[in-house]
Amino acid sequence: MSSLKVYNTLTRRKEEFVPLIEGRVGMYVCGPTVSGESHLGHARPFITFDFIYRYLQYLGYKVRYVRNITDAGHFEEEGREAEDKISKKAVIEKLEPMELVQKYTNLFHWAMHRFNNLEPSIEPTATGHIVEQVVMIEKIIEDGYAYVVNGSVYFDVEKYNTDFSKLGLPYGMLSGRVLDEQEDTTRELENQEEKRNKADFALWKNAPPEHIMRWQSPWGEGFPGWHIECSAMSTKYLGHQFDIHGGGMDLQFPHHECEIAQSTVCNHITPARYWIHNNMITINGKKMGKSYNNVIKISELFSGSHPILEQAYSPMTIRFFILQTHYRGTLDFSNEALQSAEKGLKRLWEAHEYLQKIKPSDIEFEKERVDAELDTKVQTLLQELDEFMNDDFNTAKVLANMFEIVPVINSIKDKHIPASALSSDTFHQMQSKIKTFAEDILGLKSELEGDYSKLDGVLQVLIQMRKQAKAKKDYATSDAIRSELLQLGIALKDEKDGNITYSFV
RNA sequence: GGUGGUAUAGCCAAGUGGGAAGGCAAAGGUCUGCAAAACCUUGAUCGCCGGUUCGAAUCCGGUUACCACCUCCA
Repeated sequence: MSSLKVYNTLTRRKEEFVPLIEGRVGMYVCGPTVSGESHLGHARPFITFDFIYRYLQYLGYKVRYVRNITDAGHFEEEGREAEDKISKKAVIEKLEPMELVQKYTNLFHWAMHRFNNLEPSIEPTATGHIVEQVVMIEKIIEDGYAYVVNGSVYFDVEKYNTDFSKLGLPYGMLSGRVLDEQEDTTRELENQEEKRNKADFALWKNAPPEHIMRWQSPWGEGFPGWHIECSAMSTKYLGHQFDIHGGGMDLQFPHHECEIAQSTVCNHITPARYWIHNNMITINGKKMGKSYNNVIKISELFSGSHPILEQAYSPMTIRFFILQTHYRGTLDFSNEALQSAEKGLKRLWEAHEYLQKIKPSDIEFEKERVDAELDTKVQTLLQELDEFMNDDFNTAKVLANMFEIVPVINSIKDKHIPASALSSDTFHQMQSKIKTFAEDILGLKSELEGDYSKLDGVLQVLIQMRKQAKAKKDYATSDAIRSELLQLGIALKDEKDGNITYSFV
């Protein structure tokens, strides 16, 4: 079998994945900022790193997956001066900062659960690691790469770049930027004059009196800077160097660049070996963002309550939509694209559910009855699933192959071909591989939740009535049963074998 | 201005040297009391120009358009 290759932003190449410790993987992914509700764009990295996490486990790795919750810090909104979004909103909504953070953390977890994302191994919060961050900042100051001004601490990017360029680790190595070529921005930011250079970034900020979130530190009361939490928490839970660091492409600069600088100063080694970045979701070609006025919150997607949305889209539809594109490509949102994803998923899922219901013991496998060409084709399609995932997690190709198998399953269902056209071995593999890839690796699941056994019983009664009416050619009755159920959102389907199945629409 | 990325059928989207995947939509057919579904069949001179090569969507140069980052926005 081929080995796993991942695209490393650091080297801009696909590289064979070799973990630091055999059989184990340490992975850090930048988590949500819980100052507001997550939107569609946020769904992508968490679904992307979920299938990466799932696939690494499938390969047999014991993975420690750390994803932080940013519940403290400094935020900025379009058209406003820099301010702490959490404390600002807290005043407006008359909530305690931690109450607000708790609310959005809960909402985030709810969304992750609906998407069927596995929980990370550790989900550390920034506010829970103030001490670690302070210790790290002290270390950076001791080493001479940070300076204190008016109770704030700034990282000296210029000095770092000069010294570490000699070691082949210039500032900007991840994003391909050269420090000296950076254009001076004209933007006015608060306390810019405190910095020695424009590229310097805050490790600790002095808190103005009205600031609600504040902690004691050697430099006075304040709050941690913009990037230090990830360095502190990844070091604490994954060590000085770990295997994978992930996040959205927009975090490449400056966030991840700053993380590399901080961690390298403290730990004398670059933090992560493989940097994986997912691309953005766009709407009509534009990134989702407040300034474009095109932000769709996850709860709005599920309910359909947003002017852009023509209908509600289920969590699995969105997951499938994201899986259909390779994670490094941009993904353009449109109602048409989501609706086609919804239909495609339904088709795939119904074939999958039927396949899993077949008992191989009911099939009379005989060598003479095997269609060699078909058997080989299915075998190949199944083998390729592993190769595609190994090739930088190509979920789009995995799904394409599954869709090539769907007509085979449906043809067996409709008795166009006998199940024994496949060899026993191929049939067993088809059942187990499709299940493993669809459910365990891609993380798809049935949308139905809860206990439907009573409803199922009722529906079976109605189905029997329709069958009897049909047998008597009493189509008025049989059609009435079907159309009235459809109005309730239950679609009846006459199958080839005379059975009637139902699905919720 | 700098950096990174994208341009493939009506829409979405795979594909880095040798037959242009897949989904949705559309058309025809089979099946069917009807419906739905399913099954079969049908679609691309791969933004433009030039080069390398026996051979290029794929490599190189140029060009156009769009996007992202350089403003803690995933």
